[in-house]
Amino acid sequence: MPLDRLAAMFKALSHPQRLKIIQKLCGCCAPGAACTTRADGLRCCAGDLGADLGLAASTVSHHLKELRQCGIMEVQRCGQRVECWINPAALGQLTAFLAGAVSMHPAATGGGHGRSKR
Amino acid sequence: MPLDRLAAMFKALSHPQRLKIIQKLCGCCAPGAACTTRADGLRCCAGDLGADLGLAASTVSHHLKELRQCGIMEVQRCGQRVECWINPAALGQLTAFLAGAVSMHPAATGGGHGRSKR
DNA sequence: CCTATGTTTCGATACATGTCGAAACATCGA
DNA sequence: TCGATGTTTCGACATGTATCGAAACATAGG
Repeated sequence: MPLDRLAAMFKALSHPQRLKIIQKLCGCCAPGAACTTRADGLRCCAGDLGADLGLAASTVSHHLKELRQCGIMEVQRCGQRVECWINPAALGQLTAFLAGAVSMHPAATGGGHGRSKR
Repeated sequence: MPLDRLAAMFKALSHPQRLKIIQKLCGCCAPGAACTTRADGLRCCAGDLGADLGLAASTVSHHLKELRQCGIMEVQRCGQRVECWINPAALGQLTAFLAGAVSMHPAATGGGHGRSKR
């Protein structure tokens, strides 16, 4: 995974509103899961996110685009609405980078340069 | 950990050059560790980083400030030079956030909303 | 076909970021 | 004290970002 792409993903997480979106989507559903009904309060269409965040629809759309373009989120048109969900694998790549870096660090448990590298 | 601080840390990681710095510093040393001598190629003073990245000294200084202000990196003047090193705990907080989010996700292994929540 | 609802695109505005070179600051060694 | 070396701050510039409202697009339902 090239550093440019990792940096782009980290950039998508570099805004509090987008972190809120992540949290909400992670407490939410895969597409087509049972919980996509609104009654559960778990539905993840763009408008609901905007209401939660107190942002204009256009601003939310902008944030979703950021998250989508770097692969952290995916969307699907579903009638009038656009449902969105997290791609956990993308977040996994970020964790892998961070964990990998720390494990190289001498302070890592088992600690020596490159021991248990990766 | 408030979202604002997490976002600030992610922002510090949102640039490829800064990720390179992280990688280099993680392959490097805690302050005062034996490997701070240059012979090992492991020394982490600002100038060496600049040479590696091909950036002007002032630009490197700017990047280090970013990483320092959000707690990801720490520095210490050591004679003429400024040695810098990673704070692994800060990276750990980012991993914790990501891992925590993913574990909430229905696709997480063991997978149901909030099962094995944290 | 028309209207209502939800989303995206467009244009504008204010602010932040990355980069450089020049100048200032800090420390060492003669 | 003076010069050499390393780092930071300053000013400038170009580019990117967050936000909004208005307008355009998409879909559902009468």
